[in-house]
Amino acid sequence: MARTLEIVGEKWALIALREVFLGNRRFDEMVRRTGAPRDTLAARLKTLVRSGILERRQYSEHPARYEYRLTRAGRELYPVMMTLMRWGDEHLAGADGPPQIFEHRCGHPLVAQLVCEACGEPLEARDTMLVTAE
Amino acid sequence: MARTLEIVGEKWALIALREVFLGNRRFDEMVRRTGAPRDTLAARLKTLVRSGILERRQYSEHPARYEYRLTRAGRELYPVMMTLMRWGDEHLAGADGPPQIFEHRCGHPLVAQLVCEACGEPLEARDTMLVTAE
DNA sequence: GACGTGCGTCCAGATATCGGACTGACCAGG
DNA sequence: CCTGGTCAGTCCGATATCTGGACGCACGTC
Repeated sequence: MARTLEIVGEKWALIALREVFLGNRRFDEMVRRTGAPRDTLAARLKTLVRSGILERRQYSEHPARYEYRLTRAGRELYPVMMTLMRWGDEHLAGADGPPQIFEHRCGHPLVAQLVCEACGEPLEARDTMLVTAE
Repeated sequence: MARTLEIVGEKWALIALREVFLGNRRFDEMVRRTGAPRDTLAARLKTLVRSGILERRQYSEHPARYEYRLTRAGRELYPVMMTLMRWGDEHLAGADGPPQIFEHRCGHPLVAQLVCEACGEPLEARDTMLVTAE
């Protein structure tokens, strides 16, 4: 967990990633939508690329333009963002409800739930035990 | 999500929280196990308390000693940490596997999975759509 | 030629983090 | 009574990081 946070825990890293998930793959677009300093965002994107979470891909030859795309490792951060979002929706949402609502393919408003992959039951801290510690 | 990260996204915040989940509720204990600067940890714990994620509770009158306990909001951050942990286990684990292994009540090693609460299907980015944006 | 866009870099100042030393209250042993 | 240890922090000066704003440069368009 500590190692994960080293990559993804810096300010703006997950916010930039959220933009990529929402389909905003271009630098200026992200700057506009997030309000992050261009400098910081550029640095963040670089570490995300170096860590194999994003790829920087040229989508136009002349002029040279780049976009950022998720790798498989990047796509697998989706659950992290969803659980963060859900927590925020439940504990920080203002009077007018959560700012974004998603819908799942099944037709229902999306509420993400964490379960045990083996038995399918909802996961809670008190049902788990540490088996090994290094 | 941005608001959630403002509270929980600072360095050491989630690491401190992990310690509380593991049962290390005391200041010195956390310092020892995490290696965080005492200064920073003290500041982080303060914001976590102010945000209603932890409570500072006196467990000894004389000498005055305090411990940090999770509130309900704090306990509900469990899924966030589990998804972070799972990502790290999959993408960053060294040759000797993940550093910590948990077991679920059902007897299986714990692997956390995110599903749609409505239909129970595993959740992936491509199956979800944004309905409203503020 | 003037203007706009896309994708950055550079800089100086503010802010945060770092490790280590220190405080202050208490307890236990000799 | 004196020394040593635990606990929960605070204080400090040296780095590291983040910030907003200005700038660069290669195009494309009017």
